[in-house]
Amino acid sequence: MTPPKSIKRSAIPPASAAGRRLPDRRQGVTLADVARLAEVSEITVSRILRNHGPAAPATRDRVLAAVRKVGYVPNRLAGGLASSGSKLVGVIVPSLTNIVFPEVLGGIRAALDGSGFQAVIGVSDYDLAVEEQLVASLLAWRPEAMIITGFQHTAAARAMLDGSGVRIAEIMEIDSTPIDLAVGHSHWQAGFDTGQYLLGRGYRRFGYVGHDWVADHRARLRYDGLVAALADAGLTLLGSSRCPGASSTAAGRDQLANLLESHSTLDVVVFSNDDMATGGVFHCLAAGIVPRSDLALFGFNGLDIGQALPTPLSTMRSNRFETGRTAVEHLLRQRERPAAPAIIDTGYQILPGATA
Amino acid sequence: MTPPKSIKRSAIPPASAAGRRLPDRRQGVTLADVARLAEVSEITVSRILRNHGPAAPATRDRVLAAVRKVGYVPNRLAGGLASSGSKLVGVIVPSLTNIVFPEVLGGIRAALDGSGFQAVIGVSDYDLAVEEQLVASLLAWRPEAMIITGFQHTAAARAMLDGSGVRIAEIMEIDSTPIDLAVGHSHWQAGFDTGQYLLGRGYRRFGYVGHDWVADHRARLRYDGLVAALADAGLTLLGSSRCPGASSTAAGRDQLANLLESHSTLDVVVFSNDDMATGGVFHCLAAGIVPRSDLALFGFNGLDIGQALPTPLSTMRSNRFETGRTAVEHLLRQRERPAAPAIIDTGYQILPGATA
DNA sequence: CCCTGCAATGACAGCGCTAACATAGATCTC
DNA sequence: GAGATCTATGTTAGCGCTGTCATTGCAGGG
Repeated sequence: MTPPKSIKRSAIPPASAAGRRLPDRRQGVTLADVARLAEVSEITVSRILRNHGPAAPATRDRVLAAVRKVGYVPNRLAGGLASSGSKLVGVIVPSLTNIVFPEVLGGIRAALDGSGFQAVIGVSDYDLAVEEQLVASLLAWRPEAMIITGFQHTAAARAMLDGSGVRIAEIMEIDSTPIDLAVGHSHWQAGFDTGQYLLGRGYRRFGYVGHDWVADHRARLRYDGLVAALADAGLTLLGSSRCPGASSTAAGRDQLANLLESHSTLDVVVFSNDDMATGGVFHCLAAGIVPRSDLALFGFNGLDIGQALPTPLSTMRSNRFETGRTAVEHLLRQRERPAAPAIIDTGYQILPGATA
Repeated sequence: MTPPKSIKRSAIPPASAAGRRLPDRRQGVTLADVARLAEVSEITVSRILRNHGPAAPATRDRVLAAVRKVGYVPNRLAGGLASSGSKLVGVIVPSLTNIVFPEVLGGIRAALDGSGFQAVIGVSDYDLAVEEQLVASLLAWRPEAMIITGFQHTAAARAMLDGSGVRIAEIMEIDSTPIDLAVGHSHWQAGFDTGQYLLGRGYRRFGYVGHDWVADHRARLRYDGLVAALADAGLTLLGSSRCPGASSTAAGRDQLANLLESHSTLDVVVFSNDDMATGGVFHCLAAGIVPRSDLALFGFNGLDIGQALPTPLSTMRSNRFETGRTAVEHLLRQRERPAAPAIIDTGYQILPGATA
């Protein structure tokens, strides 16, 4: 041990723009400090900071100056508790690495912007048990609304959501009955329409390349729709290849290679989404297969990357940003749960591209 | 208006696992309700739910049963206020659509897992004014640590961070002095090493394709390092093309086309990152340019997609996941700010690939 | 002038929880 | 078998704010 020669502390710089002589008791400039400095009561400071109730301009200036001087940051835990209103919206998505969900969050943030509300994000990793924990954990912050992906929840999660009394939006799909509000599009129908579109373009020998259905239930719905469309035309899938785990470009590339090994006569392959389809295009490029003329490829989502490919991907655009934005708009417009659940369809559009 | 024939309510199913007869006063089952039902004091319930302090098995069971029966969800606003400890870590990233940041968040979540802490995410859109607001807004929730991207902050933001007294990690770069802790790697050095590597492989006629430097200051640092390496070898960049706005595959494709129009004799092009470089590869594929033999391409980040390309991208892998994980580990390990700021280098590795 | 009406401010009582300090019994120690 | 030591529980007093209900001036109306 060195002799006790005045340890050089982190040297909280007395300047740091906020001003000198912060109240000694680290960990807490409170409303009371500001009120004392401005020589008004706490409630007056509170009202001025929230623009709530009248205030004389002189008082306002004095208070704001004091706030700046001591570097006051309101304590939302206290504020939320006192007013029983957190100004929070809980959001649960299954993933952030699938670019679709950051895009949904973009829409959510856009709609929240200026409303005074803030999103708290949870990521479930496509795991319903994790999702259940997240529901409890987010609800514990007393959000004023919740946005959650899909309809698949544990019974406990559903009970908590329902029992919370706050508005709930279930987004990204509309193929079931929501607790309160659903915003998204029909994945079954999208799959069906994909099938009809490709049949209309003359394809008859269909293959499918996909990823894990247990986690990504919506990919399964699209598959079912596709198969139904083929059945209507008296056809079936001639071959399919699915990988365990999440979708990715690498997986799409590998799975297509795998599928073609045993099914060389396909004339079109439908992928579970654009990530997989992009990988499929990569395989074609590497193997000297010319997209469309040798083999047609079709994706889902309409991601930017697919459209930047040497041959733009033929796919279906889902409106992710819109979905997030619309959900928030509806949730904030009416703060009480409506009498009956509502469903909003944000639709999808075929992007013709050049691979099918 | 239809006659008032008993409106069909959303029919909160009396079952929904949580059980019948929720306390009428919607909006609030409290500890007191649970305590009353279990015939113990509130503090006992509190202790049992937090696994804090002793409890008789019988009491525990009675309490947990009561919790389940009334569907109690703790109020963290109240809990945090009472204990002055929110168990929150604030995180500010510039974007979620750039896949690098979700990967950092993955590392953060992995490290937080099991610690009882929860991340609250803010997205600044590469805008320092937005970032400043986010700092204030996240600090208002009294997080026990903050993680923020980069060193560029407004004076006010820096003052708030500094004054908050909580631990602060500035991540993704280490080329400046942090407030408290920096975790990442040197972007200048990465650029420099890129230059040296490519020089070592015999390239001499360098071009550069990039995106907005004002927003993405780290891309600029890499560029500066690259130019310095070239200067050491008595060379300069022969041409460069930058687009305004964020990096994207489409932008990379367009900018490379643009650059090659006026500089057809380049033998290597360095891109600001893998997204841009992937777009460059797409341009080559579309224009019949063979990567490496006709023109070498080099990226930055080592994204999965670059490695799934028909010709895997030559690039530098940054360790994003590690960065997030390491930041959290250090922040949680020591909860007081250290005497002097620390810097942790998570490094990078060259991925040889097949395009350079 | 007294009264109404409004602007500006304050006093007070919690919001729902948890530290910190009791308080009883039960168990142990020599 | 008196004290020491646990274990299991309770009592009290806030955490830092905001809703609600005063209170004080002062302009205007009759």
